[in-house]
Amino acid sequence: MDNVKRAKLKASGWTIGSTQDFLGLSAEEAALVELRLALSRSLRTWRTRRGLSQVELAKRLKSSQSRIAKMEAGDPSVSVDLLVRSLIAMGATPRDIAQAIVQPRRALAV
Amino acid sequence: MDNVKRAKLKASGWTIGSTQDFLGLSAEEAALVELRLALSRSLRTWRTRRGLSQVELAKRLKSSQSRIAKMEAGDPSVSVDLLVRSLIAMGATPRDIAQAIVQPRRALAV
DNA sequence: CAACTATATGTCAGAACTGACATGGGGTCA
DNA sequence: TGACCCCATGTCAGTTCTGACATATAGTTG
Repeated sequence: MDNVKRAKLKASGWTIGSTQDFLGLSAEEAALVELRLALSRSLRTWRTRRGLSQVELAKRLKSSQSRIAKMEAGDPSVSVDLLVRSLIAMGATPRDIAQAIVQPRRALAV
Repeated sequence: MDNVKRAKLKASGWTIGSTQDFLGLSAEEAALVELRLALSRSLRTWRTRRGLSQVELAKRLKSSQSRIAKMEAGDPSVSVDLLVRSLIAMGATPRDIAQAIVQPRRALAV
């Protein structure tokens, strides 16, 4: 939904910690984006910790390398559903997922 | 995916606290179901606390009463995505959602 | 009783997502 | 250099989800 916002968002590529409203996102949109990004980051963390390549993870998930890449990139074409399923497939529990969501994003050092 | 399991699951209608494996779900499937149910329950809680009817919430979400009902019923046709978006639309933050996920399900009193 | 409100459930066309494929770029190694 | 990896990005046909609608059940009120 709302491809305009998505495109804008994507185009900008975050930098600073807070995802919010430097792009005119409403608080709700921002919350959703934040949540998605938290899951994206978490996915990469889990995968690399496991020493898996995107190809290997894709095989395990019966998905494809390109989709894994999109997930980790926070691409708007991936659903929260898929992110969650992927994390679970790597052994994450609902508790782990909850933690990933609240994990504060460290601001980039300058 | 896996409509067989879904159907079985739906047919049974939970009773006890733990969603798990009295139906032969793998640990991963169970984790996912558990998470979905946690969000479903949370949705109803948030809605009723706000004193909203399903119709009112549907209007706000640009969805429909029937879909809200399905969400709250844990219907397999609703995605985690939609659940999350709905919660956020009612003002829930990522933190609130995380909490909903970890909230232990109280076993039904006998 | 009818009328009204709130919720549940089934169906389906159209919208959104997904896996697969193609391709490009950056690294490493011999 | 060529031969591998690993990852990013674009595209698209097939699958899944969604809103809308119809309809049903239950509770309330007059």
